[in-house]
Amino acid sequence: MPGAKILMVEDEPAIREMVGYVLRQADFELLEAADAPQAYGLIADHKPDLLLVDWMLPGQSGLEITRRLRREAPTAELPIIMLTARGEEHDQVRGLDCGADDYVTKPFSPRELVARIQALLRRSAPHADAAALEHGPLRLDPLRHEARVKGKPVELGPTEFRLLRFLMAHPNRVYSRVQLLDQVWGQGSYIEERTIDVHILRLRKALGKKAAGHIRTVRGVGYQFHTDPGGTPGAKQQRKRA
Amino acid sequence: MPGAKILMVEDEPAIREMVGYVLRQADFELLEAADAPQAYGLIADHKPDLLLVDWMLPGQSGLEITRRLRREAPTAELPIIMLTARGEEHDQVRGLDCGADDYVTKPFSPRELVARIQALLRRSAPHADAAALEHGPLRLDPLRHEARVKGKPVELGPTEFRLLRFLMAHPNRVYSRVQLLDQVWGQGSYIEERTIDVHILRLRKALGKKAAGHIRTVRGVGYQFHTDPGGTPGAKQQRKRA
DNA sequence: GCGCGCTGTAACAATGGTGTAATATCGCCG
DNA sequence: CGGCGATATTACACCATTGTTACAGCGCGC
Repeated sequence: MPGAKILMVEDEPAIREMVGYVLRQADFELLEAADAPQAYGLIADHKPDLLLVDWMLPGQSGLEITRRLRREAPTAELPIIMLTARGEEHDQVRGLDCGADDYVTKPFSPRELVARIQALLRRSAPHADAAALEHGPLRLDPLRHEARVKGKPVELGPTEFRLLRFLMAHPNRVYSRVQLLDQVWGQGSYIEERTIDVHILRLRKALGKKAAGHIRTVRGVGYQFHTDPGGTPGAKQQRKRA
Repeated sequence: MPGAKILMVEDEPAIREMVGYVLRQADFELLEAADAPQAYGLIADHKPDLLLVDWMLPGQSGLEITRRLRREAPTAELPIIMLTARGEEHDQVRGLDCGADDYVTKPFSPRELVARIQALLRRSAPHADAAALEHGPLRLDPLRHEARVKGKPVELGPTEFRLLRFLMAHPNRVYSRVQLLDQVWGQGSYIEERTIDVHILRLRKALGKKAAGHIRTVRGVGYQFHTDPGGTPGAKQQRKRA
């Protein structure tokens, strides 16, 4: 989801600039439109992944833009986040009716904006997220929220599930504890880094002796899901199965 | 990121002291300014990595400081965290306009402050290039944190890994022990130069007889990663000059 | 309300990496 | 060949990092 294309529709240059800075910082590709007509053009040309629309716009309002996009098939499912000012809060009710997926009221922190964009992108791309992950005897089905080892269901707490899911989605890559905090817990949760160790332990314990071999510790760096369960060279022996 | 230089701009001595204690505890280097002019001076002189600015300041406000820093090229991308009191929240409306990267409202927990600082530093830090390095039979993948010789994984300790990575990133160049200490261990580590010999040894041992040939000793100077593996019968002419 | 599962934190145990010194070996020069 | 400085190798004590256990708090459903 880094690199997703986002179209911002906002008439105030100052806000455009600041939000632009924030989003580029967060590794998004950004398109900008000052009003509705510009927006329609950019949508048709660039097929953005998500829209950020200011509530108050000269000419056609954000609400009207959203309604129109929802009405037309190619954009009916386009994720839209509405930007509203504090005083406009009552209108939010109507906003929901018109089909925006989320609202961010000014003032908002850059962190919050980025977090909600990412959350919405995640929600809206169920395809990539819903795909069952499978490595060796391990199988994880996000839709059923269920993990299995050699076909046998395994009990995992929500956190362990998300952790395993993230690791399995990026096999063989090492993630530092800090990265895992950002990716699995989400930015904005201030958790002791060592807590991850405990969850890794619980995950390993739940997976059982064999499957736990996939969860590997990389000393001084972090953890990884390794597709090869015992695979390090050394004198480590392989599986003892028949 | 421990050791990052942080400038706090805060007029109240009590808060300065409290925050100062917290940050030093978290292993940051701390600079302190009571007002805007002091801050500009310290920024120019010490190039801090991050700013912690109180919203309410005598004279020039935090908002004005941020605006000015954003306007000038050398500080346009300087990470800034704004400290606001609860009652000032309405002013945050203009927060995004002024370009702070994050906000922390007092009262805040030490943990939260530190976490947010670290998160922001992380985001702002230039990403270490994660490209895989490859020379001859040797392959080093930072993402997987894995080194291979002819496809076979090799066990390396963290330090050996960093050392090899640095050498492979700058092949055929000779580095003195002091340079290696700075680059691989980081400045400010008081290590015996001879210790490097030991790590070179461990690295060679781990790589095996053949691949170790790439790690070459240059007598009286230091070490290098040579793309031409070892031996080179006629290549006795290391340095005929001097 | 009460029990129960999940989570985050702290404290303690267990590795295993790291730095250092002592010793052996090498390379170079006269 | 002998000497000398530099590097290789070995061995070891220390300590940073991780594994493990125990516990307190919280939310939730019955």
